[in-house]
Amino acid sequence: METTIEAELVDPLEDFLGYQLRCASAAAMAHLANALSSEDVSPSVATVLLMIRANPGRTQARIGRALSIKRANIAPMIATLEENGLVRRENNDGRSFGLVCTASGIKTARRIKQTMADHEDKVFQSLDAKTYAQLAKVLKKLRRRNQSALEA
Amino acid sequence: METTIEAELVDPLEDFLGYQLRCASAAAMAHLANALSSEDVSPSVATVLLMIRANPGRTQARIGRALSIKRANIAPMIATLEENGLVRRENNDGRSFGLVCTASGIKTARRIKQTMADHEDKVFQSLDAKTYAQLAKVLKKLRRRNQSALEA
DNA sequence: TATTGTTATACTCTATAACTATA
DNA sequence: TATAGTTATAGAGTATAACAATA
Repeated sequence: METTIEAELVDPLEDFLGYQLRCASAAAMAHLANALSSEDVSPSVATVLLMIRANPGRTQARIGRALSIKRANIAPMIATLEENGLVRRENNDGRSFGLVCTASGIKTARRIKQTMADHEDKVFQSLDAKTYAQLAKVLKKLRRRNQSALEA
Repeated sequence: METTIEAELVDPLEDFLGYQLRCASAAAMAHLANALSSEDVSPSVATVLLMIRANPGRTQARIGRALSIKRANIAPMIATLEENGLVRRENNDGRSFGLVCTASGIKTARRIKQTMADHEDKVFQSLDAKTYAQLAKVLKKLRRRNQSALEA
């Protein structure tokens, strides 16, 4: 089929950095979701698993706060990770559990981390080292300064 | 109440630029959604309205393609904009309509654009002019290079 | 009183499939 | 055949409210 190039529309959002940030993030997330589909986890659940792996013994509420995921929303994620045999709940204090990865969860977390690293290489390969470092710095600063909007 | 500072967890995602991008975007979006709540439009519907304002007479499919919103998803947005008296459909070619803003839609679009500009000022005020310009450039590049992940 | 985990519920955004009408 | 609009439906992700059990 012949691809007809459409005339560009006027883009009134072009100069809004927030819109560019949203589009760049959406494109990167779509790429990552695709890369993770072989592990049958969503990007969010993947980050939860990596967080548990790096911080064994923490409660799901604590993990959720570190990722800005509310208690009510992280509950079904943990349940899924447990059902899939990736995470185990250890008794903690009667109202909460300490979360740890199972042997299978450890392997999966390692593969996921590698998948994410490969994904990063592809998505950001067009940036030179200096630009990459500066982008990392700016994004962390923006996140820190505006994270309050994500909290109650 | 005394605020207890929690010990920081190990963050295995810290060096993933894609994660930082997602967090920075989420924080900015939450801030924008809050700023737009007085206009009773979501960020997505707001961008659709601004796009129609800047490109009168285009079809909703055309507007949707420019914003990476699928036909099936933009249909109810346009219906809402029409019900709220912000957008009018003009006969085009029998299977499609040319979309234009009503007088009320034009005023609303103007207010929304101002709200977005104010929002940007707050969210990005910590960046100096040079950093701001470089971030804009990098985000556009990333969007362009990775947009294919958003298309079928 | 505050915190943890849980369920119910709703809203936004996105995705596919299927249908009608028109080009 | 391809495109436009629509509807139905499903899945993430996120939000609040409420509840029981525990600290």
